[in-house]
Amino acid sequence: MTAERPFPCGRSGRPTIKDVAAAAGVSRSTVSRVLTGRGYAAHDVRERVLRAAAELGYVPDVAARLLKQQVSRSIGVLVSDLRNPFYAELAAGAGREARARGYTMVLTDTGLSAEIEDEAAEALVALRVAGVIVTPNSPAVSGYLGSRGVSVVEVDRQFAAGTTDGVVAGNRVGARAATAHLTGLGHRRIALVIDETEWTTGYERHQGYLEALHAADLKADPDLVVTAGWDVADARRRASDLLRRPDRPTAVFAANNVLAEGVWRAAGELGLRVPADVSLVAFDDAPWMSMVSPPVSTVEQDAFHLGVAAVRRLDARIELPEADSVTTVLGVRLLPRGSTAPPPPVLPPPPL
Amino acid sequence: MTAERPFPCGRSGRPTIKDVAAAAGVSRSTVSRVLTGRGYAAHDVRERVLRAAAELGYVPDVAARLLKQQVSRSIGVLVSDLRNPFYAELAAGAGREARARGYTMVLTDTGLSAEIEDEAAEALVALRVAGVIVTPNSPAVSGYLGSRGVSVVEVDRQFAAGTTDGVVAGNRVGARAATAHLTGLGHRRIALVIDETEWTTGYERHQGYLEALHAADLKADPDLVVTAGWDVADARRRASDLLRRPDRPTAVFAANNVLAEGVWRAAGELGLRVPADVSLVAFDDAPWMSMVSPPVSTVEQDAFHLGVAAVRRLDARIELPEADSVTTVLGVRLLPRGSTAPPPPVLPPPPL
DNA sequence: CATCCGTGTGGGAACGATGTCACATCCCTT
DNA sequence: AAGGGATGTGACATCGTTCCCACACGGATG
Repeated sequence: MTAERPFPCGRSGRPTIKDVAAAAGVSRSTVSRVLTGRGYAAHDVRERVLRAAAELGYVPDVAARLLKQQVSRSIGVLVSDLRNPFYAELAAGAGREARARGYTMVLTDTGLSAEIEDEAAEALVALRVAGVIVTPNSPAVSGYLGSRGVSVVEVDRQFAAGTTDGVVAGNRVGARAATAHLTGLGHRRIALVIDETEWTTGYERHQGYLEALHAADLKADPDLVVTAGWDVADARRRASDLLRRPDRPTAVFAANNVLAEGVWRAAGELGLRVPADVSLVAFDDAPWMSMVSPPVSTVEQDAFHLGVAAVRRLDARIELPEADSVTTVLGVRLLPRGSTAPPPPVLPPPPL
Repeated sequence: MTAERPFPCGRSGRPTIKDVAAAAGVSRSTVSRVLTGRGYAAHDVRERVLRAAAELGYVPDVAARLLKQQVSRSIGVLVSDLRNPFYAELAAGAGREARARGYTMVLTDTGLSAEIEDEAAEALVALRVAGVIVTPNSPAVSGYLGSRGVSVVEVDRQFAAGTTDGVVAGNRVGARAATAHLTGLGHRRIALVIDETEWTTGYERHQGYLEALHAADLKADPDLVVTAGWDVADARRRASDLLRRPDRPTAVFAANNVLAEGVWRAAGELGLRVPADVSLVAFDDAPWMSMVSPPVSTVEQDAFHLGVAAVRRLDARIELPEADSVTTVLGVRLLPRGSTAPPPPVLPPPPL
């Protein structure tokens, strides 16, 4: 970003390498050699070329360069929902690290839809991106990209472990810690509110929950595992149903920030006091969790760093496309705050 | 996304139009005509070509197409801070509308830095994007992009009104409504916590604040206008200083969601009750504002729709590059909630 | 004096897709 | 029977960049 004035050259108004060559009185080859730094160029010629380029505000066309070199410096990032602070953080981390490594980031919000994800993946293939980072909505996307020769890193969720690199948080460990925190406080009826229990993330968190119950010699009650959709409204409805049951749980583990928001809102609407009536522990540390009172105990995972680590992995994969696939597991941390306390000394009052 | 198997063709392993032509037994031109839908093609030839393309999983190279056609279907989006839910919403809205209009979105988080913004702008020029949407960090970026023949829409902030299209919220109206809400409740010492008052957004919000004070026959006290930086930590420090003054204001208008978070946290730390000790009204409706108790009164602006409207404007601008510039002002809405109440009946207790 | 190297430069062929243009059919009209 | 439209196809130039190659110097070596 050096020159200010518009400088009409060629038909599109943007100066090409040919214009720079003409202005400097040399050939295109020489300009290319100077600008890319590959090959000889006499000192004064170099000076002339650089000055001409700066004066014209010349910016090389990446499309033409890509076409010739067949190697792209941009990566695609596919996230499920930018409005969810978790994915926004992840995207921000990926963007920062991508920039630091000289990549341009093409970001698409797949809106939790496998169809949009497929289309976006095809668009990225068309762009000939060097690689893709994806929080997959379906198992298909990684396979498709892989078959088209695009390096892929699955992040947060992992459908293709063993075939594809992955960067995930310690979901099982975190869920176990959260649940153990509740059992340690004396809770025996602990509900799990979760979006799904079959894919990796949900599966792992469910397993962690079960493991902690088992470790505390508690029997897992399937009725206490509530599956909610992906938005706050649905989570709130499900949580509301759960908390209105006569045999209400004394504690709830909400498996992500959206679900936690639903549970929190539901508890508030029902007039339940946290943690006096019901304890709440969440997964993901969203900003609101430390602003409400009491603040919400949660398992913190560093979404920003998840994005950073994914770009690092992708960069390594691009360098060595044939290396064995690697799954990186990032640490998580239980942050006990005010929303968890021992259960009420007596059983909750019986329904009318 | 139709085929599954890898199909090595050419040196990069990705099938080109030439491979499709060979497979279908026709020339490249014919394949192009079939695939683009422009020009003649006999029925059976068309069938053969389409089948071959599908079997090979052929995806046209956008770089080559762009190079030939000189017209791009991607737009750049430059936002200040993806971790701020306001910008994340905005980006999500832009992404959705871009997709709906057949654009690929290249998104960069400029991290509130003019330097990163400049670099990102240059990268977008190199990509030959059709247009750029930017929440500008400096006045330079729009001029630079404009001079390079790239259509620009400034969103949220507007440095180049008159030269460049803009999409902004009704900042002045909103700020006036927020402040008038406080004067209407009887407040006479109303502080404004704001990031800056010189650029359009900050300037307008400051003006709206002043107008409302004037309309209520209150004198504006410059000591009550506190300038804070762009992060929560700084806002919290400044707010803390403000709220510890002996002549503490009875109400605070925080000019955006980050500042409001800082004020909220500061008030909590100082043990001030909201709204009994101090009323708070914010700008931007972040999720936490309706989760804390009391919920925070705020001026709601629809960030998602701001992004949508910006893409619409940009699309129109790309169609008609020479048309007069347009600034779209989106409506805002005051949401009175629990954080605002009449001031304490007596003056706040004097300091020790 | 011929050869050879090091240094510096320009010509021209790619890269993949598009689209113009010319050509080659076939059938129908005059 | 000759002309001419309609229909269908392929050759080729083009977009902006890179980079391999050829070449042109000057000076040093054999």
